[in-house]
Amino acid sequence: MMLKNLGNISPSLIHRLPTYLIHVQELLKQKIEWVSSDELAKALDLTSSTIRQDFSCLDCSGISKKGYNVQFLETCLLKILGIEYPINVAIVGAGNLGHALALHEGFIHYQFIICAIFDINPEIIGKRIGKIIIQGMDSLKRVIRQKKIKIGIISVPYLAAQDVADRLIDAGIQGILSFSSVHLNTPRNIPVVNSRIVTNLLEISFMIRNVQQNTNEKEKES
Amino acid sequence: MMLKNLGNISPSLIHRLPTYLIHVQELLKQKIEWVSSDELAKALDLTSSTIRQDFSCLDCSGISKKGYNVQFLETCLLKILGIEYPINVAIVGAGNLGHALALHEGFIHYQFIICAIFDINPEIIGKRIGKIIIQGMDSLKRVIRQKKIKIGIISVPYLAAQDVADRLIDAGIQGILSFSSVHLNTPRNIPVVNSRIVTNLLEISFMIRNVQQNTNEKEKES
DNA sequence: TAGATTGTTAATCGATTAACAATC
DNA sequence: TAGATTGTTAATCGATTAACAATC
Repeated sequence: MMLKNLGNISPSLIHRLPTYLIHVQELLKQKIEWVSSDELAKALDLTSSTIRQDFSCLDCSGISKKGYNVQFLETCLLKILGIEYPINVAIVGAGNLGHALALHEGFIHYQFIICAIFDINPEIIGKRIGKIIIQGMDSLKRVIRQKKIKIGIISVPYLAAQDVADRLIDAGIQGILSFSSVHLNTPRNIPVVNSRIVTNLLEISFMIRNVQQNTNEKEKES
Repeated sequence: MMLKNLGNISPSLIHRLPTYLIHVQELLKQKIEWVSSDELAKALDLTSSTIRQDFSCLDCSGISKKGYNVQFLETCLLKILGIEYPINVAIVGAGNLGHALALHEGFIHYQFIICAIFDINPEIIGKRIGKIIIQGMDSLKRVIRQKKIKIGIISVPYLAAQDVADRLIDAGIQGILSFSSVHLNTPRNIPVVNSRIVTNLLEISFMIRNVQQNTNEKEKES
């Protein structure tokens, strides 16, 4: 299977890809072989049009009257997401969150191998989290190169986040997942995704109000 | 300060609000009094046009030649985000992640008070995480009502996520932050934000490839 | 005053939805 | 065959950017 030019894939579609994969894998578990764009749309709060556009763009074709083959969709999505083979990941910051992430079981299922964890605190360097030993920041560059680590997860206090990002990039990391609230400045060729825990709560706080207001307005209208 | 009709605020702006707040608070710490749309744009990888449009929409006006008053921006943003007063939050799922979230120090700064944590596992019910005692799921409805908890954080295994969401909504929760990868089906008036840890990694995996391909293409062009 | 920066309108860009012919 | 569902084109919708007059 040749990949189409990925330049065609829009940011919003990229954002939907993991959602598709996770749902499709759930269907596989349930031994469902075929799924229509309409069924997918209902399950994922999308329109069937969007789903057909997306799959067309990904070159995952379906069959009239039957829908899309679930197994084929998974194969497609795994390939497009680039997780046919394991990807090595490092965590920087072994506080509560870093600790929890190192033990998180959800990663391995998607071929993300947490194979190093770093911290600046000498008191915890050398200690174990699961099977991994916490290492000092001075080992960062060497270990990342040695183990061919591609993705760095940043779970340090926000004041240190930019510095850690710079060091990860210097060490040759290819992408960053940041749990810090601050905006990280990185070269254009290093994708950064922010896992916005606190900011997500702020969004909900806003939406709670907004939804209520909208609901009130609708009540007034009717 | 009256709030404009919030219906005008687009989803993309909602998404930027927390970013603005966090950056503005950093400027305040640095005792910076005025900031221009151009400076903000450079710091946050946006265009000055977007920033002026956003602030205009929020009714946060600036002054020609000076820019925007940082203190006023913070006041505006706090009000719009609805965090002038503390908001009570409950966590469901006291595994690694739930545990880390309960101890996370970033929440309190934005007035999110973690005031309950629930789990289904009888072995850990009654144990402490920081100042909070893990409670059983049968206490969920009562405690949420008693403590006027508005936001529920879901950090349970994905198979249980939808059920927990239903129970939280039944208990009267107003918004949900989910750490599960599955898409949650909820009534329209209950906002759900997904903190997509695993899915974020999947996105990075995709982008690493895509960025490389784009870079290659650009090299070919030049 | 001259120049910088806002606020706002209009233009562009991109994503979603609608519609329907093609197909199984 | 008849009917359901895809694949694709065109229309709509919304968000971002450009441009510039107003203003301090």
